[in-house]
Amino acid sequence: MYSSTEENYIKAIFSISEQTGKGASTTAIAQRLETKASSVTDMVKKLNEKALADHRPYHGVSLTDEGRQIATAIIRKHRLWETFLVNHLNYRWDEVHDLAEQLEHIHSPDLIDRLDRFMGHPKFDPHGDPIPDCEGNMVDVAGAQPLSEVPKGVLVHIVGVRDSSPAFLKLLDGLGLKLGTQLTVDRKFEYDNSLEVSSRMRNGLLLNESVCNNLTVKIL
Amino acid sequence: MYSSTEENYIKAIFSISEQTGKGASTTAIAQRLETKASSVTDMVKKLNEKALADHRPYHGVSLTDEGRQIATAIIRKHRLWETFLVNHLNYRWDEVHDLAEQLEHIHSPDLIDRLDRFMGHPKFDPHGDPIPDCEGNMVDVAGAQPLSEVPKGVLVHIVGVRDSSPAFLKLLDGLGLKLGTQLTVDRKFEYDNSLEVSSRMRNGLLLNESVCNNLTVKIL
DNA sequence: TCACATTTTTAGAGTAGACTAAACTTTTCC
DNA sequence: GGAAAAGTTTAGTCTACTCTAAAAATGTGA
Repeated sequence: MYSSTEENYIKAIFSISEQTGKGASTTAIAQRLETKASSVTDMVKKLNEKALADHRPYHGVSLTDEGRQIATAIIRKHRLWETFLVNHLNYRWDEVHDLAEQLEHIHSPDLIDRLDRFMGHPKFDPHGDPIPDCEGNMVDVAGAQPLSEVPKGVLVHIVGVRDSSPAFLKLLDGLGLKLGTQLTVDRKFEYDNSLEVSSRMRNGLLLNESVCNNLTVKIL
Repeated sequence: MYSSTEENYIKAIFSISEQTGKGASTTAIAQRLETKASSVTDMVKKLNEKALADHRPYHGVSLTDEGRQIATAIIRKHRLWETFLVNHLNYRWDEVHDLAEQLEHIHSPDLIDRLDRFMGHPKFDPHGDPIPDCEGNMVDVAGAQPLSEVPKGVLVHIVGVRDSSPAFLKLLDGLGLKLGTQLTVDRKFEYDNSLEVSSRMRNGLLLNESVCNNLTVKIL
């Protein structure tokens, strides 16, 4: 059994590694967890002793197989709880992140599998992220790419968000964008890498660079 | 916001006070929480500083109004989670206590009210205990008494259990006893205060003293 | 009332986790 | 190749909670 703190470090290492394709640096972990590098050093040493992580100083921390398994189990819990909150307790998609961060640390041999069964084994959470199955296998979101990489004129639909912060999700709500919304890129502005897109509901919607990077879409 | 540890102390003080009708002694709290008296002294001092508890040494700790309010809020959470686990995730009534002990410490302004609404505002948990409403008011279980106090020949039905331990609940399951089961006391044995009872399903069921003390019934 | 068993508190120390400040490596870049 | 910048670790301290062992206070029974 691991503490919530340990689990949060494991999760951070996992997601940073996934995003960068490299090991997670001490500083990056500190930033992610809003803590200090020296605290990270201590915890990484501990995770290393427990054979959950390997650390090559100045080259990053990476998870062992055991560590990766724990990480996907936590992600599974997080995403299933988010799904429960939105689908059954009528939360909005921008309200559930922090609550799921608490719920994902509940230790129980089978609670999460029962919740999964109760909901009919959902494959995606409310933000479009795939939910790992109980063996840790995740649906591969083949063909998904950030909106920023889509060429002009191609019809795509939104399949996920890279940023689940309330601020970003509220922005999307405000623009009438949600999972499944169909878009076409009409113009690209080199000046600031912003895009002008159109959907069925709206034309001439201007999206700035970071919004485009955080919206994952698939070509239709 | 209070820590899980603080909340557990508050809960312990509340339930000991309720059971004994007096303040909770340092030793009793230590026993309940499987900790040491010296640790209790420290925490009681802390709760006192936060105006959640009053302590008269050698006469027990009691909760302030604020403390009592926190206690009923935790009990509300515990019982609603137990109800959810049994009614929606198909747990048995003897499996849910420890899990609910974890879930009751989830901090959220409205999760529990949404759960309550989702389940249709249940009034009792799977063990027959009343669930406090969001103001902390609990249905008064008028007319309920331990089976041990019921006279011979009177028809009663089971409305609650004083002990929610898996061991006790499994015993009841084994005897075919559950909430709602109708019973009559046929004989009382002074030797060990055991009772012989009969239900529709079974005659001549011998129940020992502690079982009778832990079964709450109502006269029909 | 007074000794003693019980209850409670104090003192000192340990663990998990975090922080600051300083020291030390490594990379990078001129 | 060497200095500056960036990244990392060490050392020492802090908080919340726990413990053991010893000391102190209290209630009770003779």
